[in-house]
Amino acid sequence: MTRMHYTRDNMAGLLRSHDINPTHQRIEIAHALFSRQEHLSADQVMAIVNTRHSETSKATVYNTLKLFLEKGLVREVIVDPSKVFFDPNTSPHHHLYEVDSGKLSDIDAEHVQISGLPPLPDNMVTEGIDLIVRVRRKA
Amino acid sequence: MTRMHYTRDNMAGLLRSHDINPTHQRIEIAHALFSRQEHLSADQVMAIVNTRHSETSKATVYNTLKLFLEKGLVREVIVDPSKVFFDPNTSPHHHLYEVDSGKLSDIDAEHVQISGLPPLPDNMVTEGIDLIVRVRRKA
DNA sequence: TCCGGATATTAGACAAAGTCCAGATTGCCG
DNA sequence: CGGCAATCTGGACTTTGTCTAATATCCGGA
Ligand SMILES: [Mn+2]
Ligand SMILES: [Mn+2]
Ligand SMILES: [Zn+2]
Ligand SMILES: [Zn+2]
Repeated sequence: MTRMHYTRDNMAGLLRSHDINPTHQRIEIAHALFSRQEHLSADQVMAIVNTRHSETSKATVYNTLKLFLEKGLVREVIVDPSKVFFDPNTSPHHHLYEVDSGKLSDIDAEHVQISGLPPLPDNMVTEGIDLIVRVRRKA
Repeated sequence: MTRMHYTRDNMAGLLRSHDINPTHQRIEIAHALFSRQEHLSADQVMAIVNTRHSETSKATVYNTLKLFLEKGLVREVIVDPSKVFFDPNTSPHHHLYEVDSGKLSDIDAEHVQISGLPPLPDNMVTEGIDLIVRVRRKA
């Protein structure tokens, strides 16, 4: 698989392929997430998108991230009680969270095995399994 | 093992055994959590403790829950982006979260096996591993 | 019993994340 | 160009949680 280069132009196609109308703001927000391949909070997205001069409102940032989420373009990571992170990596994977620094990184799911989970009630479907390894700097 | 009955009187001993000075407010808050054995948010604790007549301030509820956390009396569960849950069950276990209703329940860790996690960098210690199964009502 | 310091509680101001709304802008089609 | 739907916007608002300075409670020693 060749390495993808996330240009703004590519973003339009990515958005369309997820049934999202590619507007200027949406392209910028997608570009912020995908070009970095990092976990970003709404605030961070906002800051990145508005570095040069203010272009995108807070409402649009939140609306757009929610839209991306609904359309399956990004994933939500809930590890920090004070803010949500948005993850451009939607393939199944886990997370390593450094509680001191707030640094969040991916753990490849390939070799991780979770077994022995009890069966779900019939009327329930699994939406996802989140595995978070919380670590701290050694004293 | 006999079933523990969480009376207010027992709470004082429990607090002392965790090196917490048992004050009236602390006993009430511990009692709210331990007598129910449920995951409660700060708001819910506040409501429970102040049902009859207002007795405990918001600041004290937050201060006390943080103290309980530091002293290892309760555990924090971060699954809902909008609020933290406090868990009187500190034995290792996992969680089942119903995204629609917000209902949070325990998964016994006994039979769950997690294998294949990559080794940590030398200067890091695991503080905990959170496994959250997110489920949704079937359509 | 009275005093003084340490510990705990409090009201309410404050901060940060996120939601909501009503009015503007944009893009598109006839 | 004119109309309509979709999008974006500033800013008010809500909720969760933190902070602070004043008060209250507790406790050990004189
Ligand atoms: Mn731009
Ligand atoms: Mn009482
Ligand atoms: Zn990730
Ligand atoms: Zn639990």
